[in-house]
Amino acid sequence: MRRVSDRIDEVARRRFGFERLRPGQREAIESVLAGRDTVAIMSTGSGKTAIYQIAGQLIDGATVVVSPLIALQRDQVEGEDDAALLNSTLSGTAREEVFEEAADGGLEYVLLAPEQLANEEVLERLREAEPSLFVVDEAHCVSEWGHDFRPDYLELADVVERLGRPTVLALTATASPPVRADIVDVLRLRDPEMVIRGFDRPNIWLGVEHFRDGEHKRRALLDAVVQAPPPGIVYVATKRACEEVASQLRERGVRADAYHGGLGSRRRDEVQAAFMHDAGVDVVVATIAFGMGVDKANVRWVFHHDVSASVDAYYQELGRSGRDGAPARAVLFYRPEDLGLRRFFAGGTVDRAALERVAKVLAVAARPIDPADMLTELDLSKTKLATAVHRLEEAGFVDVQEDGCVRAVGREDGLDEAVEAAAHAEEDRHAFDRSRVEMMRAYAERRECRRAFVLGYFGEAFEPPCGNCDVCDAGLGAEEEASEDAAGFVVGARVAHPEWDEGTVARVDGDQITVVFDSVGYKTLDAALVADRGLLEVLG
DNA sequence: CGGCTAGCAAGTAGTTGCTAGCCGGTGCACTACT
Repeated sequence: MRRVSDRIDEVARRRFGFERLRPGQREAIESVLAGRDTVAIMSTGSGKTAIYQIAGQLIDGATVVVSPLIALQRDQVEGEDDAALLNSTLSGTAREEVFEEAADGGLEYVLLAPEQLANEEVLERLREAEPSLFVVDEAHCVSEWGHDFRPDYLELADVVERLGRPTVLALTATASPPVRADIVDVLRLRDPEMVIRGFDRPNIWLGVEHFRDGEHKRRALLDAVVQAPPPGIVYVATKRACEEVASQLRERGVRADAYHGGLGSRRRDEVQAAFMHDAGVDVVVATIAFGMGVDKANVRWVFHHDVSASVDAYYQELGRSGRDGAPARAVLFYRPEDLGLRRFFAGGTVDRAALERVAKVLAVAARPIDPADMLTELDLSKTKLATAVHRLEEAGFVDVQEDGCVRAVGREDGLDEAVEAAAHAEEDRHAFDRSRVEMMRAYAERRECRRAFVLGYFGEAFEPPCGNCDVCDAGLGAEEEASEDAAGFVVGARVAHPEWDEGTVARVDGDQITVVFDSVGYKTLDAALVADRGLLEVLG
């Protein structure tokens, strides 16, 4: 029997044409081949897809790949004859073909969105193919979208069980420590191997411009775009601003186009293709709808007209520049008021009253109910209902059966308590999201090396100055020389606070300590106060 | 949370200012119609 490592090399070369594997790839593949759940966090362009492609070839049984966008899936199966998609655009016969081929072993990879796995038939038929590897691509979506926007992500752990518990591989380019923990938690990974490659993108210059007035900011951004070498991306918070900025840029002679979720899919594809191939669109003005699967080497800059919802999102967005390694610029056009919209979005969708209505309907019915049958009665969107059900399930009040029907299992006199617990969990979630917005504020407002801040946020040590950000340019990057006595707190240490309970130290910089609390999220504390009042207890 | 808009008052001409109310981002699947 040849060494595993040789077999990996051979498949990589023969089947996929890779002369050599990049750092992290081999580690992740070997971990998967050893049957271990694996989380690989590696920047885009470092070959995450190759990890499951190669591992899939080397273990018997099909590989199920969950990815968030149908458009992304199309790109990935193009030209592969042992890979197929499964989605709502397929006809009945086409679906049948996929199932049969998968069961015969004629299909190695089946790509689908998490919503497909809520379908009983899909699950049953996939189980017949005895999948050996379950891949969650863009795994940060589990955490970013699962909790409200696309609740089917939260059901993936159950799906894995029902598929016979194949090895799980989660892949993503960005995940700060709390997001990592959430991925492991939601997917219920067992003692996972964490393969984490560096986050630093040293060729991207980082900067923030501050404004008080909205119009002033808009003009400055337009001027900056006109002067910047194309191609580039402008991120905005709303569809309206998206259209406005795109048209203002066109008036100034820039070949710019808008991209947002409100446009038809054909229009979106056109804009993206024209940008990708340098064919008529130099600047894309976009909402967060734009980005996943955009791997264009020569993007020279990413400007943010509005702040992102988190440092995670911001870094992922700006990371779409400079993929070729040549100098690139990421500038945030910042106004404190713009945080308001992000706070609003972090505000949550399912309130206590909705949770209570759902719980009551289920308790009164006292039998399993198909969620679809409750929709009209409850006056909730499908997504909100699914989120409410999930929260109540976590609170132990309802049980979701294998066929998707839901029933109350908690005792009726425990209803109030369950609703209370569910509402509390929901509120914690939003407190966490708001704390992530606050970290975005900290990025914009602190006068310390931007790179040191970002890398620290992702849990990576970095000694400022970086020499490639606005703060370092101003000669201030190295100023925050760690004054050693931050009370001896170490990044990664578990601590307890009288009000916010337990958390993990995320950053220590001289006079400030940032802790990610398990329930309420990021909080920045004054080191002197912490020391004086003994606010943080270090846990064993 | 903050920005925009519609509607209204004020008071003699076209405009200004105030306030209450509404809206804001991501995608899947599914259905009905062309």
